[in-house]
Amino acid sequence: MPVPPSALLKPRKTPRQARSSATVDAIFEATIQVLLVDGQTKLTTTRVAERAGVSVGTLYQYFPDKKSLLYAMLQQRLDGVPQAMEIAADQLAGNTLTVISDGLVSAWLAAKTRDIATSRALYAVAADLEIANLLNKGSTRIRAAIERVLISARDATFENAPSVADILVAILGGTVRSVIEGGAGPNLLATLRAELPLLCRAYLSVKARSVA
Amino acid sequence: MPVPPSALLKPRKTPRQARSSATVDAIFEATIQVLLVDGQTKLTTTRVAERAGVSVGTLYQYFPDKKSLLYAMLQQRLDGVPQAMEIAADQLAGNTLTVISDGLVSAWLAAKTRDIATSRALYAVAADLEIANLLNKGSTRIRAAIERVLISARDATFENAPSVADILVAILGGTVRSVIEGGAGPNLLATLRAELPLLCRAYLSVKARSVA
DNA sequence: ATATTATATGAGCGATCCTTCAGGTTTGAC
DNA sequence: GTCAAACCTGAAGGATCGCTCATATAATAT
Repeated sequence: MPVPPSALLKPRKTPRQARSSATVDAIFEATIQVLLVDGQTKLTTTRVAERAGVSVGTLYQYFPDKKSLLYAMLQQRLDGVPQAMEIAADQLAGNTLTVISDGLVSAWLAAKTRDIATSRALYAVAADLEIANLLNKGSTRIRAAIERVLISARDATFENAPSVADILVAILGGTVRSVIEGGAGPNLLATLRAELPLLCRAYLSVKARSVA
Repeated sequence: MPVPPSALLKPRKTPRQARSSATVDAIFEATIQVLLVDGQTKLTTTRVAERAGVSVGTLYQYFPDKKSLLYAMLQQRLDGVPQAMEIAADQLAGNTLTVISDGLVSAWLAAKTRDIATSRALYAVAADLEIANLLNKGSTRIRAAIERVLISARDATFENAPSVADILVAILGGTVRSVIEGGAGPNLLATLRAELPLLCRAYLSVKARSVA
C-alpha cells in the first residue's frame, strides 16, 4: 500500500487476515465520508477512526501518519482513472476524429462518475501539495494518452497536438470538477453528459486539418 | 467589512485612521501569501499576523475569528469578478454571437488573471463550505448574465439557453482553474488565452440556431 | 491446551493553535 | 501639556489533535 514518497514507513503493516483487510477498507471509506460531511479542516484521525468503528491505535497500525492515510486512500480509489483513459485511448487509436473524441469523453465521464463520492472527497483535499502531485502524475498520463490518440486519427492532423491535448485535459478535468464539486443536481450532470461530446467534437473540428 | 453570515461580529471594529486601513490590507495580503506558500492546513492566525508584521491581538481586533478573516479577504478581493462579467455582458448585449462569445471570454480571462495570486489562494480554500457558498453566489450572477446576453444575440437563438449558460460557466470556470491551480507555466496560460475563444465560439456555433 | 503471531485498544502525552485581555503606545482634540 | 480615542501587543488559557505504547483479544500453529 503506497504512501507519500516523503513519509517514513513506520509503524505500519500489511493486512494478512481478512479482518484486517476489512479494517483498512472501513478506514478508507470512513475517510471519504468524513471529508464529504465535515470537510478537510475537520478531517481528524479521531473522527475517521470513530466513523470506521475502530480505535485510533488501529488506524496507526496501518498508516504511519494522517497524510499517509489520505494519500493511500486516494491512490487506491483513483488509480483507475488514468488507467481507464489510457485503455480507452489505445482502443480508439486509428479511428476517425469524431469516434476518438466521443470515445474519450465517454471514458472520462464513466471513470469520473463511477464513484462520485470519492471524486468529491478528492476535490476537498486536492489543494494539498502531495495530493496535487499525485493528481499531476495522473493528469500527465492522461494528457500523453490523449496526445497519442489525437495523432493517430486517420482523417485529421494537428498543427500542435500537444497544445490541443493540454486544452482537452483542461476541458475534461475542469468541467467535470466544476459540476461535481459544485454539488449540482443530477440535471446539470445530465446536461454535461449531453454537451461535453458536442463541445469536444466542435473544438477538435476547429483545430484539425482534414486529411483528404 | 462583511463576514460570514453565521459569524458573530465581536470583537471587531472598522478602521478609522489610515494606519488601521493599512493594517487590514497588510493582514489580507499576508493571508494570501500564507495560503500560497504554506497551504490551507498551515494557515494559522499566528503565521498571518507575523507575515503582516502585526501581533495576533491586532488581527483579532478587526476579525472575530479566523474564518471571518478568510471570508472577508476573499470577498473583498474577488467581488470584482462577477461584477466584471455583468458589465461585460451588458455591454455585449444585442451583438452577434461571435462578438458576444469572444467578449465574454476576454472579460473572464481579464478578471481571473488580473490577480493570479488571489485566484490561486482562493482555490486553496474553495472547498470550505462558506467559501463555496460565496463562490456559488458569484457563479449564479455570472451564469444569469451569460444567459441574458446569449438570448440577446441578434443572429442566433437557443433552444435551451439556460443549459448552454450552465455549460459555458463550467467551461470558463473549470478550464481557468485547471490551468491556474495546476501551477502551469505562462505557456499553458497563453495557450488557454488563444484556445478558449475558439472553444467557446465552436461550442456556441453548434448550439445556436441561425436567425435568417 | 499452549504458545506465537496478528490484530485491536484508548488513555494520555506533547504539540499546536485559536482567542482573550490587561496593559502599552500613538494620534488628535482641546 | 493633558486627556480621550484609536490602535497595538504578546503571554497565557483552554481546546483540539496527532500519535504512542502498554496492554488486551483473536486467530493460528503445534
